Amino acid sequence: MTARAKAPARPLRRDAQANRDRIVSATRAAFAAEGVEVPVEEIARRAEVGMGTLYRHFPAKEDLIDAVLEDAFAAFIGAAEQALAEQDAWAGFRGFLERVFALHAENRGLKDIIAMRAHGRARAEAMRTRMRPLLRRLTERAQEQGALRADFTAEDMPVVFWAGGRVIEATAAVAPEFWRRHLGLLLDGLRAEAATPLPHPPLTRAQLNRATGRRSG
Amino acid sequence: MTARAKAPARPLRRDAQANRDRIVSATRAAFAAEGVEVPVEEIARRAEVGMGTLYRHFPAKEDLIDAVLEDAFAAFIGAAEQALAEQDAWAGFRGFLERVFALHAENRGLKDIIAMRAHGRARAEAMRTRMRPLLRRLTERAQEQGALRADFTAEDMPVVFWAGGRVIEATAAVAPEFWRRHLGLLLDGLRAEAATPLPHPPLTRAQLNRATGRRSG
DNA sequence: CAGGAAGCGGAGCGAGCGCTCCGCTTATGA
DNA sequence: TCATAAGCGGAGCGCTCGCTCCGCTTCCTG
Repeated sequence: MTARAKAPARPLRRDAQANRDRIVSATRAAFAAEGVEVPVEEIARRAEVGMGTLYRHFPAKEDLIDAVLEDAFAAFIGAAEQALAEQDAWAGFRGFLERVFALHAENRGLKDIIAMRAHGRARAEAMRTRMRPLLRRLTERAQEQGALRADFTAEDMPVVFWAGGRVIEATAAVAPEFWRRHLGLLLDGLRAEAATPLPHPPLTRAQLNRATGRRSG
Repeated sequence: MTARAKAPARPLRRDAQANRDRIVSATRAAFAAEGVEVPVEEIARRAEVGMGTLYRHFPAKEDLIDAVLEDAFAAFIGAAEQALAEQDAWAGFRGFLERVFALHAENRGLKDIIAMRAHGRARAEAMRTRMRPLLRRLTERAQEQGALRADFTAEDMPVVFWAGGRVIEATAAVAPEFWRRHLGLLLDGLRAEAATPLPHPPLTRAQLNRATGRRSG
């Protein structure tokens, strides 16, 4: 609700608006470079702004995440739409995963922003809602064309992101494209021809929500 | 060097030895239940021992990890040896991964202890050295029998652990056996019949060491 | 059965983090 | 131009966590 000036009851003072913009891009840069774990102070430093200013605009770190979420999600959704536009459903499916992993690899904050975190925040939930049908169409289309194994479900997609994200995290500094190897192995297991009965059902939406909802202890 | 009384220049006083034992088992329990992130204070509380006592025996948290490492690794190595004893190499390979993941699922500290962390510690390195040939034999044997794809290498095993560990982390609280589904997908991609050329070479030992070595920034 | 080394406990330090408070500065508009 | 509301900065709070310090207690030894 805070991020875009929607109904400017009174527009921000010019310097304030400039500062806000600086904070948002500093946040974007900092998250990409170091992940959402970066101290808020580091963001303030990058934005050349005091802590007070930062917190005036974004009263909690979560609000910074929200402010950056939209763009990150746009890239994510763009990848899905691009994939759906492709004729060959399997190529689309595979290309989608490749693009998403590439995004993760070059933006350390993305996975926290998308896959986990900020679960309660309304905006994050809205975006997940927007993404869901795209993932479903992506998988179902690839299944209809006989390429993707039939027992894979849209609810398995986050699992793929979790696993891939971990591999990216571990290897980004050492072999930035290594995730492609892991994805290759996984994709070979997702082809319909390779399918062997799976020993466990997919997560339900409810389980997925709880798994995403953090609070690990 | 501290964990087992090897050359008792002077044996510990009886109460001291008892405390030490209590600390070690409290550590084991705490790591299993909450992962290595558990505060040292919590371990002291479980052991019913003061902070001073704990730090007298184990001057750094890393030393606690070392003290517990051995048992955790024993289970790990036991799984590998059991797998190598099996006739069917693929069944052994698969069974090994299943056992390791099961261990991870019921012991939240295991993955930190084995796969990452404490990279420099001599004992951890010694154990990795002991594990390495087992992993290699496990993969090569399965390849010789034509079950495991030929382009998989022993250096890919940690990658499998990373990915699986992440899935376990995310789902343990919600569907404790869900990791079996992820492993099923992955295994289908590891079968020789499913193999498609991989887009990236495996990690070298050196890269693996650096990836394991932490220091993410 | 003492004298003294070995061991114990827990208050507290310092560092890192998210976040707040409030005296000072600056853009705005009458 | 200048009064005033809006905005700014950064010291500092409160919390967690790894770790230290040191006065007191307990066990071993002669």
